[in-house]
Amino acid sequence: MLDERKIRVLCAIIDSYIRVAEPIGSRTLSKEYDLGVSSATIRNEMSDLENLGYLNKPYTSSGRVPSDKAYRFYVNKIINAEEIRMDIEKKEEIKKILTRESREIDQLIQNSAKILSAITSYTALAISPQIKKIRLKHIQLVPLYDKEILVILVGDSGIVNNTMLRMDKSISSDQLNQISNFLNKKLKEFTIDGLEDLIKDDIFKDMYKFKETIDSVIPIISKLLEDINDIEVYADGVTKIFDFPEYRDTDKAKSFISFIEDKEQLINVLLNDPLNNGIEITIGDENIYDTIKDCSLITTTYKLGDMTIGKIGVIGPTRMDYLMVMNSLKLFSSNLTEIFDMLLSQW
Amino acid sequence: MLDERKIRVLCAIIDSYIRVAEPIGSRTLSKEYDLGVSSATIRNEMSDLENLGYLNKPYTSSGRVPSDKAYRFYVNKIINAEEIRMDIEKKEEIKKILTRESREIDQLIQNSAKILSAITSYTALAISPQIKKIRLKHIQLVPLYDKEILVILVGDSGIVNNTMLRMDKSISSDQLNQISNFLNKKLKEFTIDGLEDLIKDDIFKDMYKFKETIDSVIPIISKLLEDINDIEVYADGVTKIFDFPEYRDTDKAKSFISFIEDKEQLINVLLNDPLNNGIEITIGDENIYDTIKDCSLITTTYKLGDMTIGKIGVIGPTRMDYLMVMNSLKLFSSNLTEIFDMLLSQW
DNA sequence: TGTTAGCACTCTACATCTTTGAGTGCTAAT
DNA sequence: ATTAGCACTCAAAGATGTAGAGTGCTAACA
Repeated sequence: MLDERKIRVLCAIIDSYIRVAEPIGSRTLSKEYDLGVSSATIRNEMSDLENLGYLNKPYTSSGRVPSDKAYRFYVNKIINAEEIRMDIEKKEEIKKILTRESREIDQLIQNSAKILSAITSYTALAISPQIKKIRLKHIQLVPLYDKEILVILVGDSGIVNNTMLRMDKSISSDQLNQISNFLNKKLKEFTIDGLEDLIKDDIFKDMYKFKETIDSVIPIISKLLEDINDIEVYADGVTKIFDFPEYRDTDKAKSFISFIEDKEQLINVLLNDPLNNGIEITIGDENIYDTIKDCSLITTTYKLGDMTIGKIGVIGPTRMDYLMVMNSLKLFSSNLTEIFDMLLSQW
Repeated sequence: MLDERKIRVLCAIIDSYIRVAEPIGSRTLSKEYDLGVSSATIRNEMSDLENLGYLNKPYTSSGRVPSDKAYRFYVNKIINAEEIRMDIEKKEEIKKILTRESREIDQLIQNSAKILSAITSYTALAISPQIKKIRLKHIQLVPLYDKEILVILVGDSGIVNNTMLRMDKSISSDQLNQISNFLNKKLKEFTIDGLEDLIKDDIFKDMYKFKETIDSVIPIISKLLEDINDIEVYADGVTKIFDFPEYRDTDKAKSFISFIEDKEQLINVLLNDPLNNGIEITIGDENIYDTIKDCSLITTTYKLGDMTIGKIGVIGPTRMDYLMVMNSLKLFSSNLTEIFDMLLSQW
């Protein structure tokens, strides 16, 4: 489609525009990039590229600005040329910080977003791991006081959820253990997703002597399972958006920040496409929400074992340093996956 | 100090400025408020008020703007005149929403901030209850698998913290119970604060037969206690700040939002003065951080039993509708305290 | 035939100037 | 003590001018 020279011109424009955020003219371009042709020739090429939809003019006689189509072309080129590199040294450095400063999983994700935002200078987003996909290891009913029991769900990565429950009559520690054991025998090694269905199937009918207790416990477990579904989203470096000239406009900044504040929307954006593998890039108009149609979103996934359980990414103006961000994300994807693997092997 | 008429003029200016956010001139004032004197007289009074430090002029021949001193005067007047009212109907309405939509304590606080921001149109802040001050009710060691035990701390309001622990050798359920019972007998009914000291005192020396186990468990409990110290801060309606003309300036908006993003600072601001009772107002220059020296902060406390455990409040431009905010805060203080009392009585 | 120099034209950004209107402060009259 | 009147001030908004970067076209050139 595009000949060699057009590609070089286009990439030069994108490269330049990403840095200066101002329409690029043919003369500046010929001065700053060694394209081997005069500004007049570049002018002609630019005119062609505009007709092909890769460039836009803000007004009649201004320089050109890359279109979403141009960024898409540029990004695909980077990916196909396998230009993404992983800086092992940097990776280990980040991993050290992450493991040192994160006691809990949620904190790990939160810290990841923080560091990611710091090194990319864009707003970072992350969702907490969807532990529904983690296997449930254990259900434990613990007697607390007379008539009060504690229901605990334990997954691969530790306690998954718990609650207290008051019963109508007291139950002995023995009885509770029997029930716990029964539940464990039946439910162990199902994913939490699967467990919900099992409960609905009323597999407990042969435990008739504890019917009353089980009838009380099951809705509680169901509720706990529901709670697990709560996804946490973290955003860090939201105010970084103010550093970009295209967001000097208060209204634009407001709508961006409002967008980030709305956790619901963030979740939708992050989970838009299913958790398939690798780096994913949504450019400008490709976004589902109008508010961020002048933003690009770059995300990657992290895994537990062989299951993708979460996402982390960066959002910023379409004029984004795609290569740098992709390189950075690679570090995090790899680090998080390794850390989760480590956690998994601990239990 | 100020005679009757000066007070009326001052309050009229503040009232007007809170609404329009623009310097108030003598003529406008005489037209919109029935002060019974001409604009020339008001002009003289304004001149006096300026000399007394209650008014400022942005430039030589502009209208007047209230100073921090003026707001302080105005707020004290409101408080002394006991103008703060509680709308019982509204209170119940909010209470209903809060109890319906909040399953957990943190969620309760988060929802409170959300609603508070919605009804006041300012940014709302809240800190999670400092449950260190809640009495610890129970410590439970639960056998999970061979050599793995679960350590659970239970407070008035439910599970306070927990973790899993791997031991070198297996311990029977019985032994664990013995240890649990012992710990409970000794530790029950101390606040978590106090408990930390008890542990340091090594009160366990007479449990020599479980020495090894206890030696493993105690640092874990200590760590759990430390974790509890984590204070969560919630901010809601951050972007409301964009609605105020004084924050149309991108840099001001950025520094405000950056401030809100920094949880550390928020905690300092909210816990600046100890958790004494009632509504507290910090106006402009009275703030400890420079970034918000043109903001006012209005907070109130909520209690559990007779102990103050948290704070909720509102931050916005010094030109703030103080009375409305105080009225709203009163609803929340009262509601949250009632809800916590209810939770307390449940256990 | 593709490339380039040259030139007329366009449009923004910026600076400067002017006008308008709300406001003050002073003075003299009530 | 209060008020009307007037001169003066200043920001905000509009008008005007200029500089600079850019485009598109044409004619010359290799």
